Amino acid sequence: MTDPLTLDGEGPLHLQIRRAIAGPILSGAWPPGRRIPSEHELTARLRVSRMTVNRALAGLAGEGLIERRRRAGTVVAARAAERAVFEIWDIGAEIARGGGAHRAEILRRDEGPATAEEAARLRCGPGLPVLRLTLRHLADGAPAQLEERLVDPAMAPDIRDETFAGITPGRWLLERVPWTEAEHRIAAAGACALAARHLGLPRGAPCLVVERRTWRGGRAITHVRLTSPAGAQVLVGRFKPEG
Amino acid sequence: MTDPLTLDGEGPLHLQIRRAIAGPILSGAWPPGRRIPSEHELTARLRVSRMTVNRALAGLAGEGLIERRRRAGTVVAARAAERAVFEIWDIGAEIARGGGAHRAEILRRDEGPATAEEAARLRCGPGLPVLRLTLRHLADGAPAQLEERLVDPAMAPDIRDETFAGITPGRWLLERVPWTEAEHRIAAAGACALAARHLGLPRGAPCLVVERRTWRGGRAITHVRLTSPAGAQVLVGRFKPEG
DNA sequence: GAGTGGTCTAGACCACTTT
DNA sequence: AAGTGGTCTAGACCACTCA
Repeated sequence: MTDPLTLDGEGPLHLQIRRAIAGPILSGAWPPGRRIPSEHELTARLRVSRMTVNRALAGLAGEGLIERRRRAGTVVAARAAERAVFEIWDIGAEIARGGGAHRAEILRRDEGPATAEEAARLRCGPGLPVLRLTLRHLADGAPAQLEERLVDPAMAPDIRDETFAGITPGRWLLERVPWTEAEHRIAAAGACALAARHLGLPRGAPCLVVERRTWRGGRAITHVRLTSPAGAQVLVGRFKPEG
Repeated sequence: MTDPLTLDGEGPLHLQIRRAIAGPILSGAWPPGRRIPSEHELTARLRVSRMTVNRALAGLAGEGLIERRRRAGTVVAARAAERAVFEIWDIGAEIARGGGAHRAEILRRDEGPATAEEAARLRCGPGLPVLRLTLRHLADGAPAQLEERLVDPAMAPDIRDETFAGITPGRWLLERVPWTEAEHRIAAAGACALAARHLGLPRGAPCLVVERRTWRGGRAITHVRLTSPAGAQVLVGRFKPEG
């Protein structure tokens, strides 16, 4: 069980270690339950002090990516990828967790210069090429969510070759395009014409609308608007102040 | 500028220090901008090593409660109380931030044994005495939110003497009753009869519904359901993965 | 008993920012 | 120049839990 585990040399050591371990977890390369080298071993392999290793691992544990137990060691947490990204609402995983069957249909897919409205949504300059994706997600055959997404193809070049047959665009981006910042807006709204048509609702029917933008280094990656019928989706969070 | 700053002796030192500083910030005793003693001074006053102080302060900074700058020192963050409790949605502060005038009317206030439905909402045993509070919040005179709250009066004894004239029940509880755990549910829903009547909406009009439960040491403190017309309230969050 | 994480210390050097 | 936080080290002791 020899892992590469190389540091990238950028920034403080404890953050380098953190990234080196968070990367394989978030990409799914290290599945839940997988054992992570002990602090002692990391200390030896990375040639750093144990305090520095501990700081990195304690941070990851605080984020919920890993679970630590004395003597038993440190393992990748169950549902680590989802937990780390409470915000990265993956409709497919959400439906699967509830025991349902998820299916998605691509309603629209094209590319072209951003209109003024699209530029505002993506927080980029107008005229920049953008990829437009509209999908309908179904849970057990019933419409569960409308996804309207814009992607800057320069930030995700391989996306042109992807058919999204077995993976949602959200998860695809999450796994392949590292992000440094994310913003969310959660609101209720009446169903717009598009949502009403594709979700089989009357216009103005209550819907939950989640918008998310992600950036890497100040440049926008994607903007998505997720519209779900009232009751179909609930966001739940549990918090403890410290620990 | 002599602060008491006493440790409670419970648990790890760095968490004791964290609590000792988070307390006055969350309660509002230390306003935004207020200077926090330097690491060097805390080291001397609390008789602990600088690493331990640093760990406590770094944690608070990560939570957004304080802001740290070299040479300039550490100060209470702007909107620290709100930021620490993204989840603690204070409608009064929210409206004030948007420049509006907030007013609240108490529609109902009584006390009695919990019905089965109320016991389920509060996650307590039926028959336990509960305080019921229903309020209507107005922004610039227009109905902005309906608040339906249950409180276990045993967890907040002084609440019987409070008129909530200049303070919302949410903020009152936040400032006086320490909590250890919170849960949130965010969903869209059509306006129920009560919400429709008090918010001036047609029944079934799209609304954002936030439910929150808080506990201290496994015992429920309060459950609240906040209903706002679509568009009146938006939850926004910004995230950075680390640091 | 041994391996693991949890915590704490004392000291060091550096980077940054204000004076 | 001086004060502040940011980081890192080397070592120590303890608590827990598995074998």
